[in-house]
Amino acid sequence: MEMETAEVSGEKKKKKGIVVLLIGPPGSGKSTFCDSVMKSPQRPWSRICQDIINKGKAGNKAQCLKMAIESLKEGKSVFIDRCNLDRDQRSDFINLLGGGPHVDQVHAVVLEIPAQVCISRSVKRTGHEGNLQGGRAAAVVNKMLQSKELPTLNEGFSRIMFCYSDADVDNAVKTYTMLGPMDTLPSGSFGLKHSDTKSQQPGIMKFFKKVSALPASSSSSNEKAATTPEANEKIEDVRVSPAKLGSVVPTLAFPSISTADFQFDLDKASDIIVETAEEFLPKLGSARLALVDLSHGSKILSLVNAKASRKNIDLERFFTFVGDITKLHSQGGLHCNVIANAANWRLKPGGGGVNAAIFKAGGPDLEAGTRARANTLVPGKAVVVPLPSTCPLRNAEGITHVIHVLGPNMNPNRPNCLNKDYTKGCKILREAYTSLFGGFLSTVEDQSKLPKRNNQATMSDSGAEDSERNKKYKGTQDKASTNNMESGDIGKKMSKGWRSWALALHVIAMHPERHENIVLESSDHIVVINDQYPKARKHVLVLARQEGVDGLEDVRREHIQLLEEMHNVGMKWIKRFQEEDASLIFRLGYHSVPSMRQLHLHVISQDFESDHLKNKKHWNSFTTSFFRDSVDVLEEVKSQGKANVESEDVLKGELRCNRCRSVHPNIPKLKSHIRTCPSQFPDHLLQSNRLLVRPETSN
DNA sequence: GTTCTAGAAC
DNA sequence: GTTCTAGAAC
Repeated sequence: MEMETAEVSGEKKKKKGIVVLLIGPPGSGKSTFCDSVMKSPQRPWSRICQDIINKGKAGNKAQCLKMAIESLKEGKSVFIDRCNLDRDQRSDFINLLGGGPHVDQVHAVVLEIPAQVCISRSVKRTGHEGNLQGGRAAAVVNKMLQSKELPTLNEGFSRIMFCYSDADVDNAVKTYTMLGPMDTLPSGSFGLKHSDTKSQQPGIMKFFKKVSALPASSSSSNEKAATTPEANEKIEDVRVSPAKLGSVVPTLAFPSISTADFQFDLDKASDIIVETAEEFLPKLGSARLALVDLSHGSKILSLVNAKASRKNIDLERFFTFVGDITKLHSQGGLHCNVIANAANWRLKPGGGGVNAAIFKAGGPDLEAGTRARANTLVPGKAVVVPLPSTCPLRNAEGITHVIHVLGPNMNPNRPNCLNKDYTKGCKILREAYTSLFGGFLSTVEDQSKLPKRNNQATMSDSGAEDSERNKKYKGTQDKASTNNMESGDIGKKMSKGWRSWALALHVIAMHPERHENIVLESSDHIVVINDQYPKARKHVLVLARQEGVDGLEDVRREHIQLLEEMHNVGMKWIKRFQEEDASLIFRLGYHSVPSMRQLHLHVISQDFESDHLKNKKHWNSFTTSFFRDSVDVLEEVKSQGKANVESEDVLKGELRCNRCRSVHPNIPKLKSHIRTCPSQFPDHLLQSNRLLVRPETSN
């Protein structure tokens, strides 16, 4: 296509216009830039804004071109105020206008403003001409940035100015404001930030780089150098393909938990996301958190962006991203090594949404890996699943771990609905993010990018920093959030808010290698330790290692094998103890409601000779129906799918001798009685091997 | 879970 | 006055 072909050579230095393409996503400040220049310009300017070109409404590229030509004919210079992010978008303006008779030079002004800033500006402005506001903003900005290509001189620009900071923008505004009718500007590219990374990053990542890294003056200080060939090369350097991305920075990509199918209030959820992220960022070193949503109308992303931008959060390390969480690297150019899954409680594929997508992308490896770690998940908890090298998610996307996390449900059509109880709901959601970020933190630590934290770091504890041993750990959650009234499959104790001191066993079960000094025995499924406060001459615990089985109430048919292994290991220890002392008599069982997290089997001799047995609760927890014999638990789980549990009320009952059942007024008197009680044990204990007496001896 | 301690029980 | 428990604090 050609413009007019007159006056080719004649009066070159006559009044010719300059075409300036603004380049930047919505919210980067293109319109503001034009307005600033046009306040008191030294030459006439026309702003060609695609957002309003069509009688105040958005128009198209052709309309922009047409209007630009008209303005140029009138002797004006023009600002092309549209995003112009990729090369294709720019080429017509460069070729058609730049080659025309009224144009002297074509420039680019690149507004390299952090994506977060652009998004939050876009969200805030309600009267923006492009009608880009509210929830769509984040989505649109992210989408656009994915196709972004930085301009190069060989596209046909005679001059490019890169602006990374307000100071850069001011400087550029000044440059164009001062430009007289007959002036031209030096050719070349100016202010391009050093591509400082060895592993080059795609355009989108550039937007997350620290703005302050660029000295404000650099955009104008080295104009001479910028016209050299090296300057052009520099620009080319920045245009990289996402495939070249290295996995330098540990990054967790996570979907918004509970806000889709579980219908959790978006405003409350966004507060929790931002607050929990804020809490975790300092612990994460250089690692990053990215909230991801597939939807281009994501309200949650814009809420989170808006809230994050109001806080003092490092927006390079906490940001939002629009894309398919299973294809962030291949399609979005965002490299994450860990992704979170908004799982269902069964930890099974299906159900649509993120869960279905992630299980599909992870294939059998993910399912097997998940099953090896846990069978179910309760709301508020997370489980980290490492991916083997055969897993497609790992190969194609560089994902090394998937963290399943289950949030609270507010949808009456789903199990365990909280019926709009947001006191409970918020608590569980906060716990869910804490578990998730804690899980991510553990993967970061495991790659020894960070010094290890103290060993009680667990996924449900919000990172207690206590170090003094004997003080135990500060409580970080109160225990009030126990039973919701639903009778769903998960059980009554939907989300037990474990006090930090109650996590010790869980930590040991998850990381026996960190507790070699106290671990007596361990396998893939169990760990054996001495009870720290033995209530009898012999008292050991067999801990289940499987995540998500906190106590007897969580036990289901799928745990039968685990229960059998625990039982057998317990029996082995009894045998060992009885070989040392044949008079020892044992019981093997579980507390109905454990005080400490992680299913643990008590192996305890029936003498109860211990200074640590001090109160009624201690005694009754081992000698009433609160103590569930392992044989009975196994039988019940096999026959009815779960074990019966006794109420904690029985712990307050009277103090009865475990042999003769006589009642005693207090613990000292009881203890003195049991030292010499001559009676046989009650019948029910003598049956079914509940009481484990050494075969050779009697009673 | 334990520790600490006020005050009940004796 | 001493022992012991129960509840709060951790």
